[in-house]
Amino acid sequence: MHVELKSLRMFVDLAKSLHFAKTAELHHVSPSTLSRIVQRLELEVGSVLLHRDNRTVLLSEAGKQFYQFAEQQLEQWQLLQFSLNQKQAQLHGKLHIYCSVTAAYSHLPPLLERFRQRHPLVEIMLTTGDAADALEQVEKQAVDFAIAAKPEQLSRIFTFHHLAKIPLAVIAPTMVCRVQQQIQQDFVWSQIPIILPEHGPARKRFEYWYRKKQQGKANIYATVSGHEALVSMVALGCGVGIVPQVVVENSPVKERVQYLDNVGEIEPFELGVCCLNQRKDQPLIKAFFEAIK
Amino acid sequence: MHVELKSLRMFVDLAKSLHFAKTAELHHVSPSTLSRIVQRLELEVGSVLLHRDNRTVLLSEAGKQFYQFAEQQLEQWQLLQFSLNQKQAQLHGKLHIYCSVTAAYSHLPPLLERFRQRHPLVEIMLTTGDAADALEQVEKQAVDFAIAAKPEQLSRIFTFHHLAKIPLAVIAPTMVCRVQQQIQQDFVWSQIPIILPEHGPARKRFEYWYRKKQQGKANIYATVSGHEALVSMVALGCGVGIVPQVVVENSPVKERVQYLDNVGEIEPFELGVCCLNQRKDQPLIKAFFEAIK
DNA sequence: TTGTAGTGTTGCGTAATTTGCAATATGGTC
DNA sequence: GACCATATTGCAAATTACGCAACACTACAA
Repeated sequence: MHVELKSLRMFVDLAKSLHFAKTAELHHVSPSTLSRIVQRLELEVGSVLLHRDNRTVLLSEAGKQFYQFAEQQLEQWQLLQFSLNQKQAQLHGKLHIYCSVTAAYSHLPPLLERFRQRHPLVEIMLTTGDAADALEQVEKQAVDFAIAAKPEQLSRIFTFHHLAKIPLAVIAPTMVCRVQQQIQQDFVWSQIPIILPEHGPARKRFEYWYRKKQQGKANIYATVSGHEALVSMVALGCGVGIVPQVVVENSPVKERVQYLDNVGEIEPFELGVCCLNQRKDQPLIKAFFEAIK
Repeated sequence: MHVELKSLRMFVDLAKSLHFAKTAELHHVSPSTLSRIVQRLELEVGSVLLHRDNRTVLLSEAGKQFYQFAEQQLEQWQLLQFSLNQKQAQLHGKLHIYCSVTAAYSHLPPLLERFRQRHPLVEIMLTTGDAADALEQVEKQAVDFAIAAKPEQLSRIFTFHHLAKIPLAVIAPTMVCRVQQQIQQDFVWSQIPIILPEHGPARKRFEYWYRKKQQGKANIYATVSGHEALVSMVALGCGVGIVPQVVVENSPVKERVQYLDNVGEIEPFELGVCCLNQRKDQPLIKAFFEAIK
């Protein structure tokens, strides 16, 4: 949604709260962005909408009129949505989604935004957890669908919709520790402690990749459940790990790990939305796929 | 105007004409852009708005609803404009603008767009001509204001509002001719025929620039009125000329002239909007400056 | 008075988006 | 069957938006 509607929504909220920082956070943008959005609106309209003194924000006369206007426009938009979705008999109910913590940050929001706009009555339940468990959750119908990596052998019972390629990375601690020494000096793969996901596609990727190296048996220091925890263990200096880059980027300990280059190609994940084949024609699920396609 | 309003306007027109190419031209965009704008709208809305077969375009059911919606939104927007500009007592009348042919293409449209949106009742008259005559036209009140280059000595009777820096360029014919030979072989400035504007800032720039070269008397082949004509003469092989780059870029004979590099720095024009000081408080003129600032 | 916390704005480098051209696909027309 | 008209898509270039960090300013406390 690149529409100006976004600006209108933000303005309406800003006009209510009269507080840039809070409104910006509410809409997941930086204060500077909000500031510039208001500036753009004022330029469009040709009037000052908000009198802002570095300490206070106040609606101007024109701002009040614009506020009314904005609410009208938004209401009409909602009406249109409603009207167009009548065929779908105003979907409502619960939609249970499973995805990894990281995907919840990086890939889920844009998907949900459009869906929520179109079907505001649907309640969305989000369960986050280890990415490797995603398919299992779908299979036992604990959730309606999952944001998951596609395994090389995807059972026929699933439908999969591609979202993005997720590159993997090999990471090592930055702190001074034994692992650090091994990396910089000897670098014998079979001796470096390695931390792996317990199971799931990332683990499979590792096995392929390591086998290609032909360096003897791997020294697996630990296996953990969940990529996020894996990054933490690497950061603590326990060993070297293999995880999706995006997990590292969003990790709070990002500064404490480093990427290892020149370790060979690791085939990226294929991230996507996955649900049971038999359920893909259920209205809610169908609507979701419609919204994200 | 980055607003989605643009998309709505285009959709409304498209829904009327049911013809991409014509509608696109009407809005000064390429058909592909229009096509993608419709695609975006359909994605936003979640329904097909136009059934398009490579041969025919038809409004879908959802398209009809969206058409109504779009007209409502646009009407509200116009109402807002109207309401906010009431203070200005709904400006109307004529506004007479003078500018060069080139500026009419390159710099005027974005200025006029916002003004027209804000003051739809004002009739705009545009006179194009030699950029060098611009100030004169303003002074004798033949026009309300002009898009013109700022002369180094700007009389106090004018108000000037900066728009852009316009770099100048020295151009030569690409065809095989005497001038071409001179350029590639001897290159004695005093022998190369030069084509100049009759008067105006571009002429002044030339004189400064040539004097700095200290190459004796210039061989002025001809002086012409209007930069556009000058480019044509150069293209015909009459000599070498000095004109704003933007004029060359928009010239139909662009392919037949080449830029001469390494001829020294020529100070760029300062292009701007210029009107008589005494008239800058007249409502129409004031409103125009408001709209472009 | 000085320091500090909180606020909106601006400069700037980067990333995402949009655009138009050229090529493509496809259906009418002579 | 060749040719024109029409909308769409691939791709590179230009434009635009974004967030970070630095800034300017105010209020309030020490």
